[in-house]
Amino acid sequence: MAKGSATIYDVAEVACVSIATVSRVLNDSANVRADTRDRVHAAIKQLHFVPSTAARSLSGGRRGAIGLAYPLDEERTVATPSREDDASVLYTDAIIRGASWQASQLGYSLFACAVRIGGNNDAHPLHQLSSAVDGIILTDRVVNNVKAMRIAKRMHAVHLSGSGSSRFGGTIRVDNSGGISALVRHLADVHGTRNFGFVGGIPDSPDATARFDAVVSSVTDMGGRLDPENVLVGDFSLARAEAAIEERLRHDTALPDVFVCANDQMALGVVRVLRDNGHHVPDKILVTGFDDIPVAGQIYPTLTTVTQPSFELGVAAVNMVIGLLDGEVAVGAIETLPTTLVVRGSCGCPIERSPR
Amino acid sequence: MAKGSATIYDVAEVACVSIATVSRVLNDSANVRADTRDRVHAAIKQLHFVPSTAARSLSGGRRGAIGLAYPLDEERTVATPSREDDASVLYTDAIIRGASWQASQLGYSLFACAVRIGGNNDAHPLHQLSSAVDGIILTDRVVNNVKAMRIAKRMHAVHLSGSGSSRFGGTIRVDNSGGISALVRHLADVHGTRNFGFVGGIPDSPDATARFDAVVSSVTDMGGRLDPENVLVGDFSLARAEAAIEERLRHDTALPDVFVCANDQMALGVVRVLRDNGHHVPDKILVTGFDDIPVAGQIYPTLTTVTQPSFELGVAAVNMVIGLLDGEVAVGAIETLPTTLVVRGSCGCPIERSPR
DNA sequence: ACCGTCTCTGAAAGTGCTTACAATGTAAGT
DNA sequence: ACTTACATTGTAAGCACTTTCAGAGACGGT
Repeated sequence: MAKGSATIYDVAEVACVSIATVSRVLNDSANVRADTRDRVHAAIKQLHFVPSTAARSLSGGRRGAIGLAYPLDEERTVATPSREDDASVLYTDAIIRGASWQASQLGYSLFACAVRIGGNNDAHPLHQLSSAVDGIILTDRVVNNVKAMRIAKRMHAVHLSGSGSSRFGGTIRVDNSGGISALVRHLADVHGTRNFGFVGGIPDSPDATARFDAVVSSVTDMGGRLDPENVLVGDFSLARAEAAIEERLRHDTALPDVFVCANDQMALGVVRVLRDNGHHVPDKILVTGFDDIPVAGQIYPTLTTVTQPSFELGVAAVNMVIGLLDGEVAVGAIETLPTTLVVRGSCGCPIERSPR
Repeated sequence: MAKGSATIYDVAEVACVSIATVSRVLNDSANVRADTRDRVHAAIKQLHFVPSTAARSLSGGRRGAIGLAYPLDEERTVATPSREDDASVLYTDAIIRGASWQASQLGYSLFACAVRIGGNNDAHPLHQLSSAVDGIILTDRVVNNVKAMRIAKRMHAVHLSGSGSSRFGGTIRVDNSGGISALVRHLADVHGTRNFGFVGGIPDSPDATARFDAVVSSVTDMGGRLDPENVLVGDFSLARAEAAIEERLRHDTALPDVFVCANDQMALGVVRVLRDNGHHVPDKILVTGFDDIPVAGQIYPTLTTVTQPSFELGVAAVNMVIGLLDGEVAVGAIETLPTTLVVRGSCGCPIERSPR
C-alpha cells in the first residue's frame, strides 16, 4: 500500500479489541459477538481502514483478485476496426471484458496484464501478476510459454486454449472442431464439395492446430479429399495468407473446390488473390473463414465463417478459476463453449442482403 | 503466491549465504562480491526462485507493477465496431494498450482493472489494485469517484482527465480546448459560421465539461453567438442526443449554423435527426463531432471531428507514474497531449473521397 | 606488528495480516 | 454453588521479504 494508512492495529485500538478479532470481522468469520462486530466496523469506517492486500496474501489469505494474462503485441497495435488485422486484438479485448464483468459480479477484481511472450525473457509480468492474485487465466498463446506453465503448475490456473488440456488447472476451449465440422458438412451437403483445401494458422497456437485437426477428421469422415498440396501454411495474417496462396497458384495443378481458412483475415487475403487471378469466389472456388470478424459481413462476397463466443469465454474462465479456488471444480476440468456456423456468400450460398 | 515455491531462505541455503545477501543480489544493490553474486544467481536459477511480490511489497520494496483503473460497463459491452456506441470502449482499450506497451518497455507490468463506478459500493477492486502496484492510473470517469480520490491521496497516481488537476499526483489531459478552438476557428474562417449550437456530454465527465467550456470561450473570442436554447444536454450516447435534438426541433426558433457535439456518437444522432426533419447536413446546417471514431469517415456525410491520441495517452500516463515514483516528476504535474482537427464533409468542406 | 578504513556479510527487527492455540467469560446442567 | 461445554477474545507464531546496524575480514600506511 502506501503512505500512512491505518493498519489493523489502529483499528483494534479504536475498537478496543485485539487484532485477531478485527481480522475475524474482516473475514466475517463466525463467532464474533454482534456488538463487537459493530464496534469494529465503526472503527474501520472511522479510520477509512483498508486491509493491505500484500500482508493479507503473505499470510495465506485470499487476495480477492484474479489475473488474466494475454499476449502483448510487439508493435504499437490498437484496435482500429477498419484494419482487418486488428481482429485478434478485438477478440482479446472481448475476453477481458467478459472476465472483468463476471469477476465483478462475483465480488472479485480482475487484473488484466499483457505479457510479452516470444523469446527467453523472464516473463516478469507473469510473476508479478501471479503473486497478486488468487488464480490466473492464461489466453491461448500465453499457454505455450514455458514460464507460464511453471506458474500454472503452482497456482490455480485456467487455460483458454483450442486444444490440449492442463493437468494443473482447468481448460476452457471453444468448439473449434464442432464449428469446422458443421462448416465442412455444410460445404459437402449443400454445395457438394469433395475436394478440400486448408490455410492454417501459427503452429504454436492451440486454436490453429485444433482447427487443422478438425478439418482433417471432418473431411476424412465424409469421404472427401484434402491433398497435401492444398494444405497451405499461414500465420493468421492476411499478408502471409496471400503469399501462401500466390505460391500455390504457381503450381498449375487443379485447385480444390474450397479453401477453408483458419481465420477470417486469411480468408480475405485468399479471396482477393484468387479473384485477382481469375478464380472468382464463389463462382469458381469457395472460401471460408473463422472468427466472424466485423468486416466479414461487409465485404464482397460476404464471408461464410464460424463465430466464437469471446465474451462468454471470459465469463466461463472466471467462473472456472473461482470454482477451482473454492474446490468446486476439479483440477483438469474441461469446458467447451459452442461455436456457430455463419453461412454467407463466400461458400456459394445466396447473399440475402448486400453489404451496406 | 502459491504452493511450495522456493523462498529466499532456500536460495540462501543453497548459495551458502544469508538471506540478506540474497536480498541484496535481488535488488542488485552494490557491495556484493562478484563470486557471491554469481553463487546466488546460480542458486536462484537452480531453484526457479521467484521473489514473492506480496512479501516484497509488505516490507516496503517496489512491486514493479503499475495499475490502471477504468470504468466497468454495467451492461455486457463488447467492442463491436459496427455499433457506434462502442467507441468509448475502443477508446479505453487503446489507452490500455498504450499503457501496457510502455510499461513493458520500461520493465514494469501493467495491471488493468475495471472498476464499477456508480453508487456507494466499496470500490473493492480499486483497493485490491492499489495494494498490488506501485502507482496507479485513473481514467476519466474513475477520477470523480470518491474512493478513487482517497486512494489517489495515498499513493502515486496520475489522472487521465480532461480538466482539473490533482494535488496528489499527476494529470495527463488531451487538449480538448485546443481541438475545439481549432474547430470553431475553422467553422468561422472557412464557413463563415457565427451562430453556434452545442450538444454536451455527461456532466460528471471532465472531458465533457472541458469541451463545453472550450466552445464557450472560443465562440466568445471570435465574437460568435451561443444561445442558451442551442446548448443541448446529452450523455455521450447516440440515443440521448437524438432525443435532445428532437426536443429542440419542437421549438420553431431558428436553428444555429452548426451543432458542435461533444463526441462523434452524438453527432451521428444529430445528423440523422436533422436530416429526417428536412435539415440537410451540410447544406442547411453543419454538425461536428469529437473523437474520430472509426465510422466517422465512413458515413454520409463524413464527419468533421477532432482526434485524440489515445494510445499515446496510455504511454504518457505510464511515463508520468514512473516519473512520480522515481521522484523525477513533481507532484501536481500536468501534461497536455495535442488533439488534431480532422476536416471532412459534415462541416461543409468538399468530401474528397466517397466512403467505400 | 598495529591502526584506520573500506568492503562484504550476517543477525535481527520490522512490514500487516491470518490462524492455531490458549485463556477467559457465559450459560446450562447437576 | 460447581462443573462442563461452548461461545468469544487474546496471544503469539508465522508468512517472505527489506533494511538497519554492527561485526568481520582485507588492505594499505606507518
